[in-house]
Amino acid sequence: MHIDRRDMVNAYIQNKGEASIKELEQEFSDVSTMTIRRDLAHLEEKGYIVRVRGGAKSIDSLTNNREDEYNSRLMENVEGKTEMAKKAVEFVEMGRAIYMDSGTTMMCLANILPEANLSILTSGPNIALEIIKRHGPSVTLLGGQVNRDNISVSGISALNFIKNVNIDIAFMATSAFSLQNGFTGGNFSECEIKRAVMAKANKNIMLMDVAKIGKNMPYTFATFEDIDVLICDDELPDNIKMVAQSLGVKIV
Amino acid sequence: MHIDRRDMVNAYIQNKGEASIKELEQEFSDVSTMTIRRDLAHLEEKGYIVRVRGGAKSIDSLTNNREDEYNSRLMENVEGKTEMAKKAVEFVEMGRAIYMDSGTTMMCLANILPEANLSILTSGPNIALEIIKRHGPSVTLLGGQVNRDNISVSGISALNFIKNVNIDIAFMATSAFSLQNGFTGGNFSECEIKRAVMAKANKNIMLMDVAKIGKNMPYTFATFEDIDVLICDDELPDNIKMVAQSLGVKIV
DNA sequence: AAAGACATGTTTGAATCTAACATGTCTTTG
DNA sequence: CAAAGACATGTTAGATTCAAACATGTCTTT
Repeated sequence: MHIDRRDMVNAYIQNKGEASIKELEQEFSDVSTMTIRRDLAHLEEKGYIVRVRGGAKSIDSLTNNREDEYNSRLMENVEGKTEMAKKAVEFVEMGRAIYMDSGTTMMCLANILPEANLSILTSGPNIALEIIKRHGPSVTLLGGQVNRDNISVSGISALNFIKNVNIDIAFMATSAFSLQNGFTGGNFSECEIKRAVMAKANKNIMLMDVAKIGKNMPYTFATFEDIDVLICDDELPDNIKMVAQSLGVKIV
Repeated sequence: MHIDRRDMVNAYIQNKGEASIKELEQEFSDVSTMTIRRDLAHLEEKGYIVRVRGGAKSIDSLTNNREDEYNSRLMENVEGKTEMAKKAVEFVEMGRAIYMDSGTTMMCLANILPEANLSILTSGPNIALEIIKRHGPSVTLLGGQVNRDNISVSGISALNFIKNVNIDIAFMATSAFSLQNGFTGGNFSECEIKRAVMAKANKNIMLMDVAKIGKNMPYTFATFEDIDVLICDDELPDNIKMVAQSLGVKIV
């Protein structure tokens, strides 16, 4: 599914709050400075951003100047997360039932999701809110206790709900990965949800930035055998790549 | 001394939405360009304005021209909604299980909810997000299809969830009220949720601004007999007041 | 009275922006 | 099928805008 550069530029600024022209030049190095300037002019026209000297700011960043814990984490590695989101969008197909995990990486994906006829199920309230702004997809939110750290819901009712639902493609995120323990998370009931989703999905796509590799969290929710595609922001270490490929995981 | 001018500069920009440096030079011709630049830098630091090439814009002018249907409705009758929210907070007690309906009125309540040991259940994803910012209460969100208009979730899984939960106090909002049809709403499955919640709650508190009186929506979800307290932003018409009181409804 | 803090003004070089024109691609039209 | 037009993009150059650095003046503190 095609997304154009302008949307990407917008998503980058929305996720990061602000961006300098230089930064954007590097991020979108296949076009000239002038093109980026023109993109910013268009985005400003549409009311998404404000151009300031040297770059641009998102309108949201100006209104919500409170520094949530969550937002500060959202700033981490935006380039990498956007990179992964870009790759992930390629797997999105019209009319499919899609699950989106919670977390900051998925928020980046939500920001560049095309306005199309999709059915989206998610465990992230903020992700659901972001997507309904687009007026395109139909959005269903899992219910349950809201976890403050990564803004997700989980609980027995969410688990039951998943049992009765069909999922074509599940986009998952992970807090940690190691060859010994696989993909792991720090919250038991969230991991339960992840497991339930992945068991139902026809295709599981894991988004993981390489900084997560070699780390462990208490609860394993998946191994390479459970996933079909692995999306990373950078090159994987050779040993991990080999193991993944030998288990039939497609690496993007 | 400079304080006065800075406030003047700020007021000028706030009133006009935006202003160029040249314009400000003329308006404040007793100081140099550089001073105006420095004033703008300070005002930006304080979060009142954004500096753009050639001048500055007020934050308000940027946020308000984003015409979300929801946000524009949020702006309606803020005084009244805040008034009601203030009255509603008086009914909140520590350690109680509280349900909060979705909608803009409840958002006002969410904003002034004390940081206390509360268990809150809500059908509004945005309300849940607002509350978890406080770090106080534990928040549970109903699951289901997300309704774009008033940002609420509804569906069979939410309905089932409510069956197994206890509610001390339910704060409800309504889109319309008439003596013939009672409290009514425009979305069937949302009204189903409301009915289920009110059936479970020990005490039902309805928040209604008086502008809603005399209007009707397709689905009735409650009558005076179902509620214990009615909170309004202004004086009720006498005939309605009398009916309510005769049915034991406390009016605040 | 001296020292420091602060607001302000002036100069100057640098960074940034935009206008204008050039190129290439794709679609429309004769 | 070719010409014309629309559109996105790149390049250049000049104009505008910005901010650093230093200088001056005022007020407070010691």
